[in-house]
Amino acid sequence: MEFSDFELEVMHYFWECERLSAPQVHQAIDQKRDISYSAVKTIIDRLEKKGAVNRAGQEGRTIYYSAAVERGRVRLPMIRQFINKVFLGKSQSLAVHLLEEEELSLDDIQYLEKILKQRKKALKDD
Amino acid sequence: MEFSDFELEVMHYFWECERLSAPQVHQAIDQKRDISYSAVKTIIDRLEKKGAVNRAGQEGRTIYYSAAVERGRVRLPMIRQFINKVFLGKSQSLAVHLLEEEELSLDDIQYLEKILKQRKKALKDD
DNA sequence: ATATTATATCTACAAGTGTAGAGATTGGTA
DNA sequence: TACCAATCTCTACACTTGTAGATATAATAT
Repeated sequence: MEFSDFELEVMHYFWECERLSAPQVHQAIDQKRDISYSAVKTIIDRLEKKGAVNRAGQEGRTIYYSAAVERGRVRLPMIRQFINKVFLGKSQSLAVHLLEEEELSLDDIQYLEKILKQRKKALKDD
Repeated sequence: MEFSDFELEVMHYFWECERLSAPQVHQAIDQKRDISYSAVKTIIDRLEKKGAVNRAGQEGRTIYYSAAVERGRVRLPMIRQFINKVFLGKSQSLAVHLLEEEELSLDDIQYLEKILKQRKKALKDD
């Protein structure tokens, strides 16, 4: 399942919040940038059509939706695709960039170090 | 400067190889998937129009092009955009994924460890 | 019971993208 | 010199995406 930028933006709200109505999503996004209700609703409709969100109840005229696909399931192929597209499949280049250039707290660093240590161990155990 | 998937794919050839003609690029891509010369040439034209490649000489009727923007200059904003779009700006999540899930050789791991060590040092020196 | 308002539905459109064909042009070859 | 093949140029088209308006409809307040 593929997502456009806007669709993904909307999905994030459903991943944060179980059950949201179109007006609620609109309100949230509209706080950040000027956007019409229609635009948001159209995206939600498209998401529904492709099975990324489900109807989850109704109150009065208002339809509630919730995510029908997990964040992880969506992210994973996007990461792969991005690495292929931008780094010709070599994820190390991206890893290097992230560790060198992107903001990391001490906690982050220590956590990442732990991961690397485990990977190294796993390699040797083969 | 933004690049579509196909545009980026073509750019990679110019980043690998200084000076290529449209037929050459076509030939290269056509080996991997069925694509018409026209399609490739159109992309090169669009890249030229947006200043991503330059004409770099001509031989007979054949025009040679070469990259006019550096790979790094293109990658950087793409990385940022991707992190914003998929990880809401939190690059740690992506880093964790890469170090946990993506293929890494022992050399890769050691190199990444070195980077982390330096970052830690840099943090303490403040 | 009616008017107002919130929400939904439907339609539309411009820009960008991937794709290719038709036709023009020219360098090289018979 | 006349043709052929390679290359370029131009045009086109369907699909996706971001965006919004017009209209229908139902819930609520008067």
